[in-house]
Amino acid sequence: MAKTRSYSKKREGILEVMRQTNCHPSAEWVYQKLKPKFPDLSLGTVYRNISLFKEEGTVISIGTVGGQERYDANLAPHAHLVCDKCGAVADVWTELPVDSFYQEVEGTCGGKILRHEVIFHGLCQNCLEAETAFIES
Amino acid sequence: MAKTRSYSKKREGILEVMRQTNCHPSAEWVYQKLKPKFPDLSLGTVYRNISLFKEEGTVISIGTVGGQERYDANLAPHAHLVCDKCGAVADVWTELPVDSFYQEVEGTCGGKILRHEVIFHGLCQNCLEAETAFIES
DNA sequence: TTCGTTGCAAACATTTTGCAGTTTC
DNA sequence: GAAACTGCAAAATGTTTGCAACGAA
Repeated sequence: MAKTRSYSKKREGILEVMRQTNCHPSAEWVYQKLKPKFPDLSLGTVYRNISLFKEEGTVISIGTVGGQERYDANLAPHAHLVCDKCGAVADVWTELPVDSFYQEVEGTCGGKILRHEVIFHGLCQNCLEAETAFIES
Repeated sequence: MAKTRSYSKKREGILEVMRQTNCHPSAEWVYQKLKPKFPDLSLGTVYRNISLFKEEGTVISIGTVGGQERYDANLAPHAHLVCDKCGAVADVWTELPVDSFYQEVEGTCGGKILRHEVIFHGLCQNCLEAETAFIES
């Protein structure tokens, strides 16, 4: 049978922090962000709770950037832009018609598609502006 | 100035193995595959050379599956299907018109897009068939 | 009281690195 | 001979886990 779940102030805090940001945080980032509020917080607890969130679908993993897994608590379907320079992950809300290809893709590869992810790579706004300023100087 | 590059039999072997498979190998997989041919091969050498390939664009990283980075030496633009069950990565050759949105996306997010990646998640053909067989039994 | 939750530190797994010896040019 | 390449083992990094103490129901 399914495991019961007790209330936990720290779990609540972890989810809250993840929902309040759109920086697609790593576990470490969440930990640092919460450390002032919960001085006895442990990194293991952050990992354990994020694990739970992933299992129940409360947050999703959007991949690894610079060796660290990054998460998103915003479940509305959207794409991401990963900055090659600074590792920032920005939301991309442009609608991309990838969904409409599921059936076609399943037909050619013989598998079953449950979801998809679009990741753009390049420069975030900050790094692009910094680079442009440098070239113009 | 740019560093010169010497010939290396092992480097050649590593690239050859990566080009001959379409399993999107991890460093460990490449190492195991080459160990019989080069009994004194070291895992560090595999990592170092794959690093070079990535820098010069000879292979690309397609992300991390089950904690291991996976690579693709096939540079023709295509998408991938990552199996949630067994971690296999399959090529998806269906053309997805994501490129045509670069300009629009750059306009809304203010960054610079250099490339993109589409990752489908679900079940590979093998795992789908296994599951179907199980349900029908 | 029972069982989920946590801190802590140790354990793990993957990847990187320093160094001394080897190979390429 | 100089510079690149490699094996090896140690280090670094991110993540997981065992256990005893703690907190919620």
